[in-house]
Amino acid sequence: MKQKPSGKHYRYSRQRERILEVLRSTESHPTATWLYDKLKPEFPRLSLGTVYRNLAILIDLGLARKIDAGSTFDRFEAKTEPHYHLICRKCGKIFDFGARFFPEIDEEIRRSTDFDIEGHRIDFFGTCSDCNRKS
Amino acid sequence: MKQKPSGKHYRYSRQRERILEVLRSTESHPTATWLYDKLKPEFPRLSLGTVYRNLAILIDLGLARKIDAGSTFDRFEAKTEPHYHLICRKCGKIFDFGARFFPEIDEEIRRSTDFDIEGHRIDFFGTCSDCNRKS
DNA sequence: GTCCGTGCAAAAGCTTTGCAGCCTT
DNA sequence: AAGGCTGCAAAGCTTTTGCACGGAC
Repeated sequence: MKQKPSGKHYRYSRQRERILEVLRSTESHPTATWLYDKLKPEFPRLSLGTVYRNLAILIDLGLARKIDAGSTFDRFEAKTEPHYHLICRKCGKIFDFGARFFPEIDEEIRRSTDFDIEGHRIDFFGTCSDCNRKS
Repeated sequence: MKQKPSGKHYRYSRQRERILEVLRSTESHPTATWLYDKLKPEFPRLSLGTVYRNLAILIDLGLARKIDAGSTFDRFEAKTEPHYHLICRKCGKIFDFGARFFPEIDEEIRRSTDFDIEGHRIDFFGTCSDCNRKS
C-alpha cells in the first residue's frame, strides 16, 4: 500500500538524507529509535524528534512507509515496490515477500462494494525458519 | 488472522461479559476508551485498566482481536469469522468485508518460502462512499 | 480460604510539539 | 532575508502495572 505524495516542497536536510539512506540499507524494518541509535555517532546532537519529523516527511514524499505489525511501536521501511510482509509470531521479525503480488484481488473486492479501493496490504503470520529450528 | 487461544482458565467477571457483549454489538471497531465510555454508566467505578486487561483476556480466549489500522491507538473487534477490512483514508472508518476470502494465497506463498505460514490479514485502503459523496 | 479481577493512581512507552537558533533557499 | 529544520525538553496519549480490597470458585 503506497500513500500518494502530497506534492509539498521540502528543503534539503543532511539528517533526512541519511535517515533515508540508512532506512534503505537495512532489511530490518526498524523503529525510530533504531534509526536514531544508528545515526547518533554521525550526528552527536541528533534528536529523536528529528527522526520522527523526517520519517513523517519521507512518508509524505512517498519514499517510506509505516508498518503496523501489532507491536506497541511503529516500524518503518523504505522499500517502495509492492510487496507483502511475513511476520513471525515468535520473534517479531518482519520479512519482505516480493515474489508474488495479487493485484487482481482489488478488482474482485471492488465488484462487491461501493468502497473506492486504491490498494491493499497483506501480512502473513506464522513462524520464521529460525524460530522453527529452535523449537 | 485468528490467534490461537492459550487454554488458560479465567474466572467469570461481569465486566468482561459486558465488554464482550458491547464489542459484539457494534460494527465500529472501537477503541478501549470507547468501550469504557459506553460501559461507564453501567459500572460507575469502571476503570480503563480493567477494559484493557479484559480485552487482553478476550484476545487470549480467541473471542476478540486487535486491529492495526495505522492509527495511534488500538482498535478492537469481536467478529471471529474470517474477513478483511476496508479502511477509509479520509475518515478512518473501518468496514468489514466478508463476502470473499482467499485461503489459496497462503498456499501460494508457502510454496516460495520456508516461513511457516498460519494465515494472513488483508486490509484494503481507499475512500468510503460517505467520503466520496462529500468530495 | 485462595487467589484472580477490579479500581485507583502512578508509571511507562512511544510520539508529538513549542521554542529559539541555524541552515537552506 | 525568510522560513523550514534542528536540538532540547516538555507535554501528550495510549497502554501497562503495583497495590489493597472484594468477589469467584
